[in-house]
This record gives sequence, C-alpha cells and structure tokens, in this order.
Amino acid sequence: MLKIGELAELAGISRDALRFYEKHGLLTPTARTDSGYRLYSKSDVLRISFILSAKEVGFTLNEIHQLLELEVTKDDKSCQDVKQFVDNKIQVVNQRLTEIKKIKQSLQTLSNACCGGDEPATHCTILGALSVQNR
Amino acid sequence: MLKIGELAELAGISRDALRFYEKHGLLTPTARTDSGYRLYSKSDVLRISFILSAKEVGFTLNEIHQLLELEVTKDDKSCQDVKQFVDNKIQVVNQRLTEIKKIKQSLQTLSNACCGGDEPATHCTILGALSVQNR
DNA sequence: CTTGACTCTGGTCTATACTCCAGACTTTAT
DNA sequence: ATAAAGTCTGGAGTATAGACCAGAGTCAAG
Repeated sequence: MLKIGELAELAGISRDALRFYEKHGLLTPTARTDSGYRLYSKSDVLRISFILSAKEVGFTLNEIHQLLELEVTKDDKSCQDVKQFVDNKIQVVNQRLTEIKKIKQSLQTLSNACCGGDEPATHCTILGALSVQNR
Repeated sequence: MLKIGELAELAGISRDALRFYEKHGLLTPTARTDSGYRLYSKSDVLRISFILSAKEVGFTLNEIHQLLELEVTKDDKSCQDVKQFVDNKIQVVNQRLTEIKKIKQSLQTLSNACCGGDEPATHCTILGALSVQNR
C-alpha cells in the first residue's frame, strides 16, 4: 500500500491532484490508516494510470468519471446499455484517432520538408504542411 | 470572404470563440470592412480547421499557438530549430497516439465482452478491460 | 427609411482542473 | 525525545477556454 506522496511520485502528479480526483469520485483510496492517511493499493495505481491516459488524449474528468462509473453501476444496467455507451465512446475515440493522425501527418510532412541545416527556415512552410490536409 | 457569423457556423463554433482566438493570436481575420467587420478568407478557414483538430486531440491553445507561430517566425529561425521543435511535437503526438490506442483497445475489449443483450451487465467488467493494459 | 439581424468593443461571469496556503496531527530519522 | 518530513481538512486563488451581456453602430429587406 502506498501513501499519497508515494503514489503521487509514481504517477508523476501532485498530492493535491490525487485529493482532487478523490473529491470528484474518480479515485478513492482503498484504505486509510488509523490516523487517517490515505492508502492506495495496486488497483488504485492501475486506475490512476487509466485516468491519466484518458486525460492525456483529451477526455475530461467528467467523461472519465462516466467511463469508470460503468464498473460501479453495471449490475444495475443491462448489457445493452453498457454496450451502447461504450460503443459510443469508441466512436469518439476513433474520431480523435483520425484527427491526431492527421496532425502527425502534417508535422511529419513539415519535418521532412525541413532540411535541418543551418540556413533560415524560409521554405519550411508549416501552414502548407499543417492546414492543407485537415478536415 | 466570410463574416464572423458565417465562419462560426461553418466551423461549428461560436462567434465569441473566434474573437477569443483572435485575441490570443491564433487567428486574425485576413481583412476588415470599412465599418470594422471581420472578413475571413479561405486560408483562415483552413487555419481554424487546424486549430479545431489540434484542440480535439488535446493540444492546448497555447501549444497550438506555438505550432502556428512557426509559420510566422520561420524566417528568423534556422531549419535546425524548426526541425527540432517539430520533431519534438511529433514525439508528443506519438505518445498521445499510443495512449488513445490503448484506450480504444480497452473499450473494444469491454464491448466485445458485453453480449449486448437484456440481462444485467454484471460480467461486463470494465476495469478488467480498462486498466489492465494501460502504461 | 425603418425594422430586424448582424457585428463591434469592453467587460463580467462560469466551469474545469487544479495549486497553494494555514493550522493541526502523524510518522520517521537521528 | 525531538526535529524534519509527510499528511490531514478546509478554503482561497489561478489558468484556461470560452459564454454572456450591454450599448452602439451596420447592413439587407420590404
């Protein structure tokens, strides 16, 4: 079991952020010491890593909450509901995937066009690379 | 040339958002009418679409600004600088790509495990699907 | 030539996602 | 045993990304 500072360091975020997530129902420590210190288990570590991954790619804490909520409420829901919700999210993720690939493509094009040498970058036209192929 | 309302509708955002982007140096309309109305050109449309794509996948307006800044400052910079900056961003994008693929994988696993029928979703264990394979 | 829709600037307000105290208690190291 | 480091709760403050509003000017249609 990890104390808050240890998990914070492991996850690369602040203690305050962990308390913030707890306050908003995203991650409740598995246990507390008698003196009230938060204790995080292995599964808490996995959970926080999911939260951070999801955040990284642009989900809001609210959306992440909904995703995690599924676990808690699944007994009260039909398979149908869960599947629908999840398939919906998959669509969102797919869209995001498409966008990010485009952006990568743009940056790659720019990088390739750019010789990398010492001279001014006048002909390394980023907007040519960036905007043309979006949407 | 488009007026602000027209571009707003086209891009699917608010007029206020467009003014906000302008205020923060992301998108200055190509021209103004004599009376001060903003006029947006075709390239402004491309630019806004890039901004929105980038935002969609989790870049902050600040990061987007940096990306677009490249275009403006490229004459003062060496190819080397530009290439370095861009290659750096590509790394970030790659990371994001990895994260989002993991999340998609997780959701997909969950969706597959879920029969989609009428019964309670007890065995559609999202955390099993979600957390195990992250990071 | 007026009415309604649109735009302007400037300002205040809001939600999200934290960060940063303060004051008190707990744990750890020497 | 005591000092330093860590943790607790509660509350205030901050940055981002806009939304919303007021009062005034502009434009297009009938």
